[in-house]
Amino acid sequence: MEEATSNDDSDLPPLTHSILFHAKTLVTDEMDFFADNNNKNKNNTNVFPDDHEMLHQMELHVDTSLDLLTKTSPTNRSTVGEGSSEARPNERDNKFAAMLAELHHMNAENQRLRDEVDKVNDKYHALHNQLIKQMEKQRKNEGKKADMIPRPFLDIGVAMKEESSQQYSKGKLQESKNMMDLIESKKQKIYTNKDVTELETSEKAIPRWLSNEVSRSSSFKDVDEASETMSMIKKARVSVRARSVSSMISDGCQWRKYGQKMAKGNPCPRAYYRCSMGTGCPVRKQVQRSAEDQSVLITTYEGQHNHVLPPAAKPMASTTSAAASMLLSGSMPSSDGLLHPNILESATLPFSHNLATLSASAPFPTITLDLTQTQTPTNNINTSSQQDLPQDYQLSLLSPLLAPNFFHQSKLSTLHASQGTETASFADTVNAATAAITTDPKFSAALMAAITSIIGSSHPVETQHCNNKQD
DNA sequence: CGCTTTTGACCGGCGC
DNA sequence: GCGCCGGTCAAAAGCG
Repeated sequence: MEEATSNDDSDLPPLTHSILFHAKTLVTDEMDFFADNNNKNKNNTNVFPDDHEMLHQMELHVDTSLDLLTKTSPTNRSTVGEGSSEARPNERDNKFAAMLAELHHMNAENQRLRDEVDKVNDKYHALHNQLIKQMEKQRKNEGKKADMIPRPFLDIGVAMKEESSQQYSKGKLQESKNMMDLIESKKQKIYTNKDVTELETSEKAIPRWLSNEVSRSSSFKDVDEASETMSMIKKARVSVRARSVSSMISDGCQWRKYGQKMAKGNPCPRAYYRCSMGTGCPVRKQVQRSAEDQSVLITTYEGQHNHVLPPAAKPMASTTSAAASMLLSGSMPSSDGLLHPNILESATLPFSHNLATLSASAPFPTITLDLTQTQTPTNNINTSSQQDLPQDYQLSLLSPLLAPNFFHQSKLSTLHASQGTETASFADTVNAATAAITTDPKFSAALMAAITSIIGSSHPVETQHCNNKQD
């Protein structure tokens, strides 16, 4: 038992680091790869300024080795001659011919690769143009429906007033565009062998939860009310599954119950709460026990607090906010109008192989953080079952879920410096990390790169990725 | 008295 | 068009 736990534990940190490494390699490789001619990256020796030069340098490299082989290299001589001071002329000729043949083979291979790169590039540009057009359309729609704000990527956040929402959506548009570029480049790798039109069709698909917003809003008479309600509707949901005997997990916030309903297919009622810490705080949450396992409490958060949070409430709020932001930033509509089911591959998450799942169910995009499967680290020597784990401990596992990969990023350092909190609490650290994630498009891009990197290499989609399929 | 909880009514979306 | 369902409202009740 202990051995198994220690094995699991030892596996965890490398997994986390591998994600980071993955993200970095992907970002540099992909960006440089497609930036090619315009961006001459001198630091990356793997990238050549252009294709011809690449070929030229390749030949030069081979020629040099040939030169060394036949003339001056003592090491090579020892390997070739195997003790003899000079190789026979015909032997050298054969070697030379073999290497020449190899050179030609490499050139041919290089040519083939270049052709593939060109093809991929063409498809990339075609898709990119398509994307730009789509975004332009959406922007025009924004102008027509000033209060509806159908953003390409929706962001959770404080319910925004009308005057700031347009400016906000412009900034988000550009940010989303950058991330879309990243995603596009990754999708190219996936769909290289597929018909482009198939992909185009999928790009046009609008998520149900997005289209619902537009249709719902048409019935509102009051503009402000519609705007506010729309922003409420648009919010992503973050669902937290945790084992708890109490009726509610303690997340540090104050909640006021405003409703309770019996949900279909579940003997346990669903309770509706709204945050009562701040006046007009838009955050709501639903609490319901799992129908399958009633010891599991499912808490679904929606929205972002518009007030200062107590330290105890920060980790949960930050984590759910970051998770939702991550979800929305990466919500790529697929051909069926649903979120890409494996955009969040379970292997990316450090604590469990199925810790986070995406719900592809409409109308709301939902990310589920499952703490019921969480494995216990060895330093927490506890023979009790997970059911007995303190809630605080379970919740504390949420924060490292999203934060640790960004601890060393410069943005975070800046935040720390500006706050002058060398001895910042764990909650503050997580909060800062989350803020960095959600506010800095580079972080978002890096995160998206890490996520999308999995798309290309992931296993077949597991049904568990959609939490609703469990029901 | 003020705040929270309870609970039936109401509303809008969706599927048939 | 109708019924079902999820979500919200608001009046009444409960509580400190």
